Amino acid sequence: MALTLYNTLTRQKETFESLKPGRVSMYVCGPTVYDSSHIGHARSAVVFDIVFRYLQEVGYEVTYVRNFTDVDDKIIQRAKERNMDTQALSEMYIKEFHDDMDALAVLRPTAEPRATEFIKEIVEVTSMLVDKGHAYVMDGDVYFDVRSFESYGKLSGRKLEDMEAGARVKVDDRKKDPFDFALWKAKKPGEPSWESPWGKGRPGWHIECSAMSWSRLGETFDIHGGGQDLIFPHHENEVAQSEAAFGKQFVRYWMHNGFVNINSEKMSKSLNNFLIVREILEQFHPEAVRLFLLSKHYRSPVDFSEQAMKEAASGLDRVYASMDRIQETVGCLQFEHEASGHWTRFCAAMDDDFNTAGALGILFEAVRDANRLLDGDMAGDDNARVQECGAAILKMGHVLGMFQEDPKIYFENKKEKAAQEGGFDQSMVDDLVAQRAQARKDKNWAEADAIRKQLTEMGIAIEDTPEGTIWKMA
RNA sequence: GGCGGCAUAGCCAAGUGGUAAGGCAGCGGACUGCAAAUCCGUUAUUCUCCGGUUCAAAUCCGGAUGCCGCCUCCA
Repeated sequence: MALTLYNTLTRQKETFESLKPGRVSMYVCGPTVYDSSHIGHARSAVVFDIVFRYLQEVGYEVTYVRNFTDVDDKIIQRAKERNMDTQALSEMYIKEFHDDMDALAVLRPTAEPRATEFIKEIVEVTSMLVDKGHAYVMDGDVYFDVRSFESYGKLSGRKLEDMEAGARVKVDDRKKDPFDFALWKAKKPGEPSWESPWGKGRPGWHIECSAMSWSRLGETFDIHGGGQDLIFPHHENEVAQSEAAFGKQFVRYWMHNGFVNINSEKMSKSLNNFLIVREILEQFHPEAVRLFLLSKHYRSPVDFSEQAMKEAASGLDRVYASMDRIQETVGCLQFEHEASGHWTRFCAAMDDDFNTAGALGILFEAVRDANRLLDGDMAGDDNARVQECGAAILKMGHVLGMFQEDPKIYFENKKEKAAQEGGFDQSMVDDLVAQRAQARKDKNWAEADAIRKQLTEMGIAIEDTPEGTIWKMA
């Protein structure tokens, strides 16, 4: 089955063919590290984590590069505000980013280059552009000359003329065209800087990605990803830089993920509604966050809300509950067990431009099928069929980065977390539960119900199961 | 002014020519001392509206309406 993906460059779905057989080279724009990561960063990271995982699952050897922008205006400004060194600041946020993404089970890319580690390459590419007449020097700044690159605008589908008509563009008389952008910025007092043929300075934003992808993946590579907002100007400028410098196609497939809205509103500084990953993780299981993010196609906007997250958390419980039953009945879940129908259909959905929402549908069908069998008489080959479901669930989970915990531990942790949040002493609750159990044994229903009522008022829900009574936060 | 996207049940969401996946909530049943939880089952003659093409359309074409994004730092 062929993998197809939507290519922003051609505005249509295409059959994926890698440049080199069996190998995929992929570059994704990582964060500018001047603040904590928000849910939008998480979406991008999770989306491309899925791409990374799935490509490997279907047999490719993937070189996945995701950069850190560790020098730019915002970092410099933030460092100044905090009276910190820019490097210390970016270092701090890189660590935070790693912690957050690790928690979300986002695999580390093959390489995570930082802009400041590639100054040499940045200067090299910039020099090439100057030499070839695609860039010009002004007082120690170097600008890319957009008029010199004929197909400027091809990625974002716009024309310079159209944009200039109604756009609000900063006027800078020194630039030949308002859309010319800085490759190199001359040093200003108090800013980090490096030596260059044009004097001391630092790289502009767009050039780092051209330089780092070139260095790590070559002049042409397979997939370039990032958030939809990066299409213009960032990726448009990357195309211009790289193709002007090397004279070859830069990227074969461009993939862009959609935004995360918060309660139907765009995240923005003015609304002050940026949701920080670590705050979300205090409240929800990381796999519930992934489930939520993957429940809609990666190119569509997704709306974050308390309700949506609760639904995702409920769905996650459902899968783990089923896994627990499967484990209890047919023994250890065998990852190696040949997964058939469910897995095949799951792959068909993933092959269709990473349709994770559709794939999740198959996942839940496997859960339902297993539960249905387990509720039946388990005659004939039902045992094997349940195992097939279990194996499929695990295998799908492996691609989705979910269901990695032992179900027993998952539910135990959940209870512990609930008790902690509720500020209850577990043993005290256990005592009350035991008292109620005794009352029930004595058929003293009034007493039992009174205790249950007491617990309910404390926000604790009681569940009587064949194995005894358990409790959790309501 | 330019470019692009979306509109499917109470909510979220797949499906892009062959007669509507899945999740959450609800409801019915099983289970329970009663509950809760869990499991099973069930829930859109119909896909914003109006035309058109076709044996056949949520899916293609034309038009209308509504919502949203980008063109400025942004995942």
